[in-house]
Parts: sequence; C-alpha cells; structure tokens
Amino acid sequence: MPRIIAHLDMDAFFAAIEERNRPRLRGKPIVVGSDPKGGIGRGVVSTANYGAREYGIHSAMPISKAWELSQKAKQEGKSDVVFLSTDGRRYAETSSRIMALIAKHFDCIEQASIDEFFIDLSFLSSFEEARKNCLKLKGEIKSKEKLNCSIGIGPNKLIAKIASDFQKPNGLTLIEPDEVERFLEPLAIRKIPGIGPKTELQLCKLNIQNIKDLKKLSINDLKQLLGKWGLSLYKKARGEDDSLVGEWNEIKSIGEQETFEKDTLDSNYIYERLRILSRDVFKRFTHSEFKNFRTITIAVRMNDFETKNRSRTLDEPQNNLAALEFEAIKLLYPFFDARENPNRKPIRLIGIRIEKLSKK
DNA sequence: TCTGGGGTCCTAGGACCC
DNA sequence: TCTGGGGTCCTAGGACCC
Repeated sequence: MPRIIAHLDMDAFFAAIEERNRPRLRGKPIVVGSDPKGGIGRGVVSTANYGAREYGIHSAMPISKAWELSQKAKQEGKSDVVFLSTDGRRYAETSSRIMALIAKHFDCIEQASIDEFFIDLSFLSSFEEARKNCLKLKGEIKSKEKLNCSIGIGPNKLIAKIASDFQKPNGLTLIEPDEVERFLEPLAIRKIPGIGPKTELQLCKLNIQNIKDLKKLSINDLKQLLGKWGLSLYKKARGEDDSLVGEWNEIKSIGEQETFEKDTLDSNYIYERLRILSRDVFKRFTHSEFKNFRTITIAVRMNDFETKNRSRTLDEPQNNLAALEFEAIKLLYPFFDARENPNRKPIRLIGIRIEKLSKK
C-alpha cells in the first residue's frame, strides 16, 4: 500500500499577509525584512512578493542590496518598492489559524515551519482523491484567509516537498509513485532539501548538477564525501524517504540574538544588551512548558563574521534568571581581552540560548 | 551586495567510566 | 613502559532550513 503525502507551502507568506491586511498595497512590489534605512540598514530580506521578485529581489538577500535594486527600478520609472518590517506575532497568528483549518479535515498533520505543513492522506483511496481534497483545502484557505498556497502530493514527504515547490505560486503538483524517477532526474541537486551552497559546490566539482548525475555516485562514494548524510542523500536521489508525518516537533532550545547597528567593543553596552537578551529568553522560557534548563550558550560574531560559541552545562538544572545572566556574563567576559579576542576585533552580534530543557 | 533571527542536526575530540 | 574497547557526556564548529 503506497502512502499518499501532501506538503502545503504558503506563497510569499509574510508579504502576502501584509498585502491582504493593507488594501492600499495591493499589486505593489513588497519586501518584508529588516529596515533598509535608506540603504545603510543591516539585515536581509525575509520575503519578497512576486512583484518585488521581478526586480531581482529575493529572500536572504542583504536589505541594502534590495534597496539598491529598488532605487534602480525607480529611476527606470517602475513602481516604488514598499519596505515593511517583519511582524512575527501577526504571522504566527495566521499560521495557527491555517493549522486549525487543516486539522479540521485531517488527523495526521505536521507543522514543518511557520508556513509549511505536511498532511498524511494515505487513508484516501487514490491519488486522484488526494488531489480533490487538496484543491478543496486550497479553496478554503483562499476564502477564509485570502491567501494562496502551493501543494505537492507524492508517495512520501520528500517528493511532496519538492513537488510543492515545482509550480509556485498557487500550484498543485501530483507525483504518483511511477512518475517519481522521471520527475526527479532532471532537477538540480539543490532542489533536494539538505543540499545547500557547500554541498552543491562539493558535488559540482565532481561534475554533478542534476539528480540524474547524482545517482551515478555509489553509496560508498557518498559516505566518503559526506559521512552519514551521504547515505540519506543516496536514498533521496532515488526518491526514497521513510520519515513519518509527525504531529509535533519537540522544542530543544530557546535563544535570541542581536546584530548591533555598528560593530563595537564597548563592554558596558554589550553587557547591557546581553542582559536584555537574557531577560527576553528567560521570559519566553517561563511562558513555555519547561521548568528547567541546564546548558547556556552564548554566540559572539566579530566584525569579520568569525563566530564563536561558548557554552556551559551546569551540574544541576536551573530555573532562575540570575543563574542565566551570571553564566552568560562569565562566558562573554573573555571576549574583552586576549583570551578570546587577541586582535581586539569589534563585535557585530551577540546571542544567548538555553538548552537541555526539562519539564521536571 | 556584505551577509537577520529563529531554530535543528551532525561531527569530532577529549574526559571519564567500566 | 605500554597501554583495549565501548559508551556517554561535554564543548566547539559548521551546514542547513524558513
């Protein structure tokens, strides 16, 4: 009995929510992300809607670059790009409503991120039935939330996920088991979740560009090249994936980080920011289901982007802010002298995270 | 172009234990 | 006077995802 799995991915989610909520923005190119501050802002694009993508703007692009492209477009007489800062709370609310809507119809679902969901449709009699159900769901999300999504349907999570990306936006792609091979082979290896820039480059050096090329490597080739991940990649290239649609993802850590407006070595300022981050993390911890934490990790990013993590696991689980701040400050302290920062590099970012969370 | 903020998972060495 | 093997925990770094 083949499984039938769907992956639902919201289209340009953050930008689409903003567009929906502000009728004046309809049809305009929109970029959601950091404040560009007239071209000198730090940060990246979170989501660009399809209008902004026509200007060459895309997610993860430095916001300064996006600003530059918007200015260029303006000079060419194209319409102004609207820059908006991210409103995480609002997006999370919309996400929960969509989750509830899906849960109304289907039992076995998994929220994979703020804008992605897996649904196990194996209980249906055929892929055709799955298509009908998904079209109905798309329509319901459109009418209730005024948002578009793209859905992929396949025999497992991997194929469903790749398929949902295949005809974006507002697409529905169905790949039946006997079509998997023909669907995958021409795709760029980058389409496989888990292959990022580094792995792509490694494989590119071996003249491997699409999934058909990738299949020429033996299990041992891949193991040698990529370790444990090589084995799983061998299976993915063949469209195999046994992972189940799980209902929940256990939280493993809670953390926050901050990039400063200007790189600095001003210890008073940095300690103050660390205290504020500690308090914010602690607040989220107290509102979580967890009672204790045991590991504290700080991150320090230098002006040249070198990033160091320093962590301490306590003998006893803790639950108080004083312990968190105390350990964090102890970890940060050596960055102001030669022990951790011999070249006195200015600091660009600090972060703090708690792990080994327990519910007692 | 100069690179956010929230996370997860894997690797590898060293300590320590039996 | 040369030293095992297995397991677990901790720390640091890095790749990747949205």
